[in-house]
Amino acid sequence: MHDRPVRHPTIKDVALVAGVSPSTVGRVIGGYGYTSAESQQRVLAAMRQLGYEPNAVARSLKSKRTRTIGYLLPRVTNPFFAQIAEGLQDVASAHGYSVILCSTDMKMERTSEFGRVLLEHRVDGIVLSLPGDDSVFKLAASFTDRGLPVVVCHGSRRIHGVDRVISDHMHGGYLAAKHLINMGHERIGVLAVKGSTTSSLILDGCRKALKDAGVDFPAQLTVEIASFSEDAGCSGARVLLMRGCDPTAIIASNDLIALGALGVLEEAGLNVPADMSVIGFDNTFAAHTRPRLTTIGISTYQAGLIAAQLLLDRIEDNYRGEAREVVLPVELVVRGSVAPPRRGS
Amino acid sequence: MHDRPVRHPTIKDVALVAGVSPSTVGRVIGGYGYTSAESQQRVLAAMRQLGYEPNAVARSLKSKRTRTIGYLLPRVTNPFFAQIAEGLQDVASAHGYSVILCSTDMKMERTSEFGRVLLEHRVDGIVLSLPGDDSVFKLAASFTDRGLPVVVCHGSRRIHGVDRVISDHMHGGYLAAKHLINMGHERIGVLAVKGSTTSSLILDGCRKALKDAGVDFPAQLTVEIASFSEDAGCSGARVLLMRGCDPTAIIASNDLIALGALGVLEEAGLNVPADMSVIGFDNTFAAHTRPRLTTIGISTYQAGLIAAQLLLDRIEDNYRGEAREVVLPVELVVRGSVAPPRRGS
DNA sequence: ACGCAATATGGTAACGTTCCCACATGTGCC
DNA sequence: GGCACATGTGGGAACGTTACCATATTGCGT
Repeated sequence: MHDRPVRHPTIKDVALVAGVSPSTVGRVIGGYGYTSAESQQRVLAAMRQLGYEPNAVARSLKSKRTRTIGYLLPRVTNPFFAQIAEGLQDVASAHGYSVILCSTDMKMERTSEFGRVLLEHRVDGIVLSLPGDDSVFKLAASFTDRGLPVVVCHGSRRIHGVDRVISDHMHGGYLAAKHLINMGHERIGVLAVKGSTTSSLILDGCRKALKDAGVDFPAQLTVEIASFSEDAGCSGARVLLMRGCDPTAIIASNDLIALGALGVLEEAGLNVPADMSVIGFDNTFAAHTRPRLTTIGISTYQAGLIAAQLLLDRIEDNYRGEAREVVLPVELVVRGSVAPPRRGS
Repeated sequence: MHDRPVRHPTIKDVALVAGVSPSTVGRVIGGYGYTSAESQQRVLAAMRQLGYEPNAVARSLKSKRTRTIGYLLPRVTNPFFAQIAEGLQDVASAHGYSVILCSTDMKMERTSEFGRVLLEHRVDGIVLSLPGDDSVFKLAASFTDRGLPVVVCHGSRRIHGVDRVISDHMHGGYLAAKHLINMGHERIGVLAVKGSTTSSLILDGCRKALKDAGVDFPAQLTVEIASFSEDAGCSGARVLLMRGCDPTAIIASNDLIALGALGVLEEAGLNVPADMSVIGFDNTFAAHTRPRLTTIGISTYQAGLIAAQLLLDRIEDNYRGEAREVVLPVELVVRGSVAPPRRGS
């Protein structure tokens, strides 16, 4: 049981068993140069016999490529990011790359610490899903300065020279508002996260839809909340209800916020959707609430796939051009949280 | 912009700038041996000036330790495992270790492929959260054979010589059943996943509670379902309703299953909890459903922390004894999905 | 017979680090 | 003065791999 000192067989061990030189073994493994069928067989047999596993560390040292990418994200427990991670990882492992997970918990010192570690590990590239404050720009710069490819996936705003995958949040906002307008709503409250680019895009979309329909959109109907959390959704909904602007529908900046709003509405004795319609955003929790949330579907998994693809393009040097920007379409997912407003309300 | 060929400064570069030998730089960085205050200052200054980042790859090659651990799990998008991952990663990074994420999607060939990759990367240890069929035993053996410490966290049954962190599922089952009995229920349906150790422990717990209370528990009340998914929960609930054993409450093997059941009950025109009480398991989605699910809380994050701790103990050779088993307590989380049964039903 | 490919092999220098060893110095003590 | 011992320094081998180079040994055309 206490069998710690197990040495991994090396290329030399294989060579010894096969009765050839390490160079020959290297050639068989690397598949370059000339090797006789005879030697090849003996090397392969020796590898099997010893259970040889090539040492990726030594390999990386020599080749200067680790076949490893880092993923920096706020929290894995948020399904939005977990889905991106899943997409990333699927493409990465299909190309023989591994993913190092860095769940920063939004703490700046942890984030830069992770940055340092990834740099020391000499990852071949980095995907960022972090909200875009100044510190992220500095972080990204610390990577690009060293020639490391970086792709931003659903975080931050544009970073100079960095590829980016986002969703068409503005159109999402438009679709949500349009849907409500079509149902007959005219006073639509929006729960927007303060300082979030995403939220302001959603707002822009809503505004456009309302303007197109000739519906008024007083400032009172927008509530700024602190974060993309259920708690923030609760307080936001409470504020909205108390303002007396009497909305008949609410658009939340993500499903978690909508979830908080649903709770508050329930407490207030309001039935969803009869008394109040609610639309979520991102389709993470929407299918699990009661009533099920009508929401805007974001292709997070897809975004992860594409982000990985862009990154690998850069890493394997298949693309060296200007920064690219991929904008993914969003869709309205109709469930049970929207109905026409009560007449006479 | 096309500035790919950026060479990382090495210890030699630092030595050159500081005007000392590479050995001296090594001593300053490694903090061993003797170095004059003078040299130390110059080396530190040179490091800062060049933006030196030690090369973890070269370090690993020499030291034979990568400060990296692998985490094999079914899916990151399942919050149950994402929470474990979060715990793992928190402890790991606090100790200077990185986590390589391996979301296997339950596919066997991917799993063994990941195993190979982790072995090649020479990770220092591995945490497994995979269901316990034979292939997992072989996988675990492929690690332990090479002297790699392995910890199982909420997956599989006992593996010889491998540490393990689990929760007291049996007691969870007991608590759930007991709670329902106290509310006056006598016919309690259970949705159990076929072939799952977890589910059979939950069943054992239920049986014990029912026996203690002198309540009958006919086989009809147990429905075997295919997986821990919402879909499986739906079909299971349907089967239970059609059997005519007229349960007044349902215990599901996890929250997702309960979610499926809630949907079916709603369709069937049954009100939860008035017509049927429901108890979930694992507290992942419970707070987000309407009605909110009463469930059994599992300390997943905590489990991740402990698993990492056990693994690091082994890796850093602070523990070399017999396999340990940590059983975490569970708790009943009371929300709104349980009520006394209708009288006369 | 000769040259000149093509084929097959081994030697060896890197990659960037760690750490042991040898060699300076200096200091205190008999 | 000689010796032990602490202090400071540089040299160099190793970690396991890759890939270039030099050296066989063939076959084949002239």
